[in-house]
Amino acid sequence: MDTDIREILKRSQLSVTASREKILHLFLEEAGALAHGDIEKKAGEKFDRVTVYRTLQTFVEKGIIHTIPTVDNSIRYALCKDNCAEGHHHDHHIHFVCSNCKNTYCLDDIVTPDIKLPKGYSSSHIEVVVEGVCKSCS
Amino acid sequence: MDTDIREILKRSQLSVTASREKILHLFLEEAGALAHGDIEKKAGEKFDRVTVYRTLQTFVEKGIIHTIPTVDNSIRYALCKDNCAEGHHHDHHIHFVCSNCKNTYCLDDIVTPDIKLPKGYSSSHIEVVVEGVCKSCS
DNA sequence: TTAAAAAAGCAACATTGTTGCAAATCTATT
DNA sequence: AATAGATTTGCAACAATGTTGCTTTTTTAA
Repeated sequence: MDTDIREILKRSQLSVTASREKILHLFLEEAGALAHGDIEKKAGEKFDRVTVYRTLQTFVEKGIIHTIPTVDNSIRYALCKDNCAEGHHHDHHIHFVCSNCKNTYCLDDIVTPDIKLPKGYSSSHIEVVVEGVCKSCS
Repeated sequence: MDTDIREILKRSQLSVTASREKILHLFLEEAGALAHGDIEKKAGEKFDRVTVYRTLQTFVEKGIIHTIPTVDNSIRYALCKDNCAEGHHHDHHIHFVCSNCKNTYCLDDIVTPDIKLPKGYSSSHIEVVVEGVCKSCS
């Protein structure tokens, strides 16, 4: 696992540092998505808030994680499974928010549907967030 | 228009106050969605920040407006067109974010598609946000 | 018009996110 | 393995955003 983490970082041309290893580790062992706050809590008192912000930003830029839209005011992040290129996230899967356990999951096998837009509109990206009860809670 | 506004408020069992009239007016004359910040700016210096927060919260509870999921960290609100009951938003339309003008629109005529979920998952609500170029910008 | 209820405004605070800069760490090279 | 240069971290200070309790003002219903 530690080797994996270093591999991922190096592949993204990032230097291997304690905070990056720790945060990436959190994503790898976590099934669902993580918000900034979750990461601060799970990482303990080890890292500065600023470092967490900057690390997440870097990971998004490098295509290691992607953001998930939410209705509340919290950006959530999850691992990119299908090799997103630097700056070009092309995740076409949908996201699932469990109304019971409040976790957010990437349903990697479910592809976003095509949407017919009115005349004059063109689409470059589609986000689908489904709310309901997840596998573990049902 | 002013009569409309009072009507909407009364129908929702809300007392008619200056701030509620003003904020509702902003939504009625605005084609797209509004974030909290937009409302503060458009309302001028007239109202306290706290009043704006509380008014938006009340409007959501009463089904006058609904929230729109975003990838950045800003809750956006738009008018509910189809009579949402108190506490029960049943808007099934999709949302469109223009990558050029940055406006968010409700595409009221486009219904959210059905999504086939994996075994064990059940869905209660689906949110679709399409990013692209809007009518006015294309 | 007036009494009761509701909302607004104020102040103080909590949380979240940002920026500049010095100290520490990492990488590549010798 | 040691070192120089580049990168990252942590700190401090700040800015923006959101929340709560309480008093004053406004609204509603009688």
